[in-house]
Amino acid sequence: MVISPTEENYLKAIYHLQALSEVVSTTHLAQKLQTKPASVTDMMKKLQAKNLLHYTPYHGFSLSAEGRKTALHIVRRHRLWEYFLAEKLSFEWNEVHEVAEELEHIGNKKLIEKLDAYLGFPQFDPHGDPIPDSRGRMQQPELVPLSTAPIAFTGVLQLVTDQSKDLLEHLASRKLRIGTRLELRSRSAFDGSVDIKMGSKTLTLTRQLANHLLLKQI
Amino acid sequence: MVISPTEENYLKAIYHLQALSEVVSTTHLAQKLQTKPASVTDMMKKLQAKNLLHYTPYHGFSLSAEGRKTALHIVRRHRLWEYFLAEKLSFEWNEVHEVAEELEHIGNKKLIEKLDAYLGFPQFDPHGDPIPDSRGRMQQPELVPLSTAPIAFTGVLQLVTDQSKDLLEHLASRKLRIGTRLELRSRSAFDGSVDIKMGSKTLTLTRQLANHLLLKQI
DNA sequence: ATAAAAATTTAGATTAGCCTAAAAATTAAC
DNA sequence: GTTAATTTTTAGGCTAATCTAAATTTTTAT
Repeated sequence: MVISPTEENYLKAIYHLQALSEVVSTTHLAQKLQTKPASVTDMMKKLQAKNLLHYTPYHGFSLSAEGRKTALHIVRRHRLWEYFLAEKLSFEWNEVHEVAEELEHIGNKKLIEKLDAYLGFPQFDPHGDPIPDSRGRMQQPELVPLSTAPIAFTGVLQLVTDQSKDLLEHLASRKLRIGTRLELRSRSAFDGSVDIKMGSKTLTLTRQLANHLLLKQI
Repeated sequence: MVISPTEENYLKAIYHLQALSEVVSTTHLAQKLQTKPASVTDMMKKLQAKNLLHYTPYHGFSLSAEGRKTALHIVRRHRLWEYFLAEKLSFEWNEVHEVAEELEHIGNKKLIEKLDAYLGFPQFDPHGDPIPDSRGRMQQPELVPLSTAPIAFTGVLQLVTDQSKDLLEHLASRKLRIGTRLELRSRSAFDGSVDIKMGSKTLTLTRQLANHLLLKQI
């Protein structure tokens, strides 16, 4: 079956949104793809006709088994290229995504298998996200609480185990978000508070807070 | 200026056809691009409007300075990827073209400059064709007559210095064409005739013929 | 130099992906 | 449980790139 780059982008976006909620809405997808809801509806009809998703008008959509398989192939290509760009071409980790967005649409099977082998079958991309293997399987990255991570640990904030308003505000005011990359610089022997480096700036978090921040290693 | 992948394909095709004759015709280009003359005419108007080529209706077209510069960037990207595929991913030399056709349309400047550096600024691609540098300059490959090439020399037939019907028929019957890759296996001390390997088969050419076949090294 | 052949352009459709505006369905609010 | 607000879909258009068929121009052959 032929799947256009545009269709691929839709499938990938739905795949990612489904991590948040099993069924995806028209507006949510439109916003993710920087397009209009009407365009999404058009495309949903096309993808349903191709059996790539389940779609009930007015009630959202979700990937079919076939659609999910396709999305995983796209994610695989994207993350392999990200790994290549960072590891071989020495791009910075935050520059790789944009370029990989273009490279991911080249579907040639042999290319991807050879690239994978050349890179040494990496399990995680430069953002710490798992790279699906050729059959779509992937490792879940190990999550480490910032409070117990070793000094010099570098990771990405992946999960916050306390969703209280106060904690979230505390994080927001410090621009700490899911996906933020940080490095553990030191841990106080006195109170267990940690100093972390986030981009160019450094900040201190209490042990209590650090305990709720789960990182994936990168 | 924004140039679509389709427009890029047109520019590249014109660039290559111009090596044969300075001005390119509608049918010739249509045939090269596996499309119809009417489609070519449409595109020529568009590319002329973008100042990428000179176009006189009914009298063919040629690249403008700007168009030639753009075409050279595309050729550069194509050949760098070919080199990457053969050298790093161990594709066979005859498999690289197809994949590079897709990769070449990713225009990200930083990507190409970093790829070039990673590959060690190669001068020639796996077919022996010169790779333009970032300013569009390239080395002309050295041409060696098959009659004087060293044993084990591998190259691609690039130029035939005698266009007589008899010679051309002789080549045709042996499927020896411009672009054919061959390897010199041995040279007779008796009469200077050479044994060459072409793909899986071997054949013998007289010294007289070998003298008219110019190869570029690969 | 003219008629026939070949090449090229124009005219008018088609398809994919997108848009705006209007209509319809769902959800939320009282 | 109606009404209002929100979400989603439909209807109708737009653009890029393509096509076929018809018209036009150029080239070739006498």
